[in-house]
Amino acid sequence: MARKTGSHSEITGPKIKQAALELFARHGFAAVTMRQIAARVGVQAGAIYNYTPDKQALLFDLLRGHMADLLARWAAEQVPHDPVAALDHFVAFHLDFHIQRPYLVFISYMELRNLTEENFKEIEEMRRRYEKIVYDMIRKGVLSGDFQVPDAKITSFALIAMLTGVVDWFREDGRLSSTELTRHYCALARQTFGVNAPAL
Amino acid sequence: MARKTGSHSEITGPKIKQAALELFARHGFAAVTMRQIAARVGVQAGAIYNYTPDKQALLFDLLRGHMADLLARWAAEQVPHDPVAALDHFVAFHLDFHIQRPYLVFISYMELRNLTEENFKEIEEMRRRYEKIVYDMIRKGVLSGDFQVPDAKITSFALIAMLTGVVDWFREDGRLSSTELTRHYCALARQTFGVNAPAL
DNA sequence: CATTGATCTGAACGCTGGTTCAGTTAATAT
DNA sequence: ATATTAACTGAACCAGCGTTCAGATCAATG
Repeated sequence: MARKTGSHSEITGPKIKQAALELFARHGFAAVTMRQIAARVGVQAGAIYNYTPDKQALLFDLLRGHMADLLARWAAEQVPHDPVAALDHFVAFHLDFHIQRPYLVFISYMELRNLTEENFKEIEEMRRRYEKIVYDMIRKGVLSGDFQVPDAKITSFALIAMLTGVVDWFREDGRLSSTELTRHYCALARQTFGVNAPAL
Repeated sequence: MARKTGSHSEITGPKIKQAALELFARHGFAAVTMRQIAARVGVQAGAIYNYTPDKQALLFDLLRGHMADLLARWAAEQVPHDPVAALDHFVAFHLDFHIQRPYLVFISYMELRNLTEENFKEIEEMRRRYEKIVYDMIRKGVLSGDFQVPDAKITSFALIAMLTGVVDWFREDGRLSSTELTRHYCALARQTFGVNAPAL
């Protein structure tokens, strides 16, 4: 045998994923060619097929990995029992996670339609699991009387949309630090949820 | 001369735009072929070039038309002077406009990167004009003391994101009518803006 | 009814796409 | 040193792309 340790594959594999991610985010899945990805890695197009069966799998692996990471990290969080504290915790978690992965967030929203039906269903299922987490959190706060919202389902969508939308404009070197960003969004979320004033 | 009135072009032109819109929204600009569009219209691919110089113009015309329509319709609205009433008015307007054009809303967000640089700038400029409308509305409410928000800029993005996100899930035949939807979002927006309770 | 010109067809053009694969290269094991 | 084999190249394959255009079509005009 030859080429076990220190093999190039341990470098090239991740580089392909990273190049695909950046190019998909910038130009869109359908507009990116295997040759472009290869050029960015410094390799010929054929070499990519040592690491992925096809272009579709390249996209699917990125999306599934992203969603799996999101769910796993939230599962590992110690969420406070108090509904308002839990809301703060979620806002901070969601913002932090998404701000650190703007490219993955982009393609997770934009490139769903370029997945095969089977692959789409798998990603959609994970997305629903995450949305349910938010919904359940809101329901708890409504039942305890901490939250006052017109409709729990709507509010869950509204919260996710307003938080995720941040990646469209937030820049690390912009007017606001990520700490200030989180603070402002926690306050905004509390207001949105009708939390009675003590903490504005 | 021949073929003035009752000409096919008055039918085929709009049909091409409609077919392009639906296909771009479903599969993405780069993934749609001129032959697919032509097939949907019931015509050969070459015929499309009687109505558009190229594929890029097909996309650009849809996006520019959409944004121009948005700005023109808002300009024609009679906006109340009271900040809270103005907020309600805007929420209703934005929801109504966007719910009626889900395909255009999709591609206006997703296909910006498939525009040439020049075309992109033009659309981006119109988008900024719309965002400024929202920002100015919030500033007025903050200065008058009607709104209490952590940051006017952030809040303008958050409002637009939470409202526009509705097109991702709202269906006319779903659990909520568009009237109920508007009512709930008006209430939610008021809370988000820290409007003191009289109208929940 | 013959003419006209807007409209469309059908075939072609050059090019690029994803993917395959026989052969080359080079790092490790013996 | 030699054998082994993972990793990669370079060229090819064919299907399909956007676009062009000479010619067919056909409804209104005169």
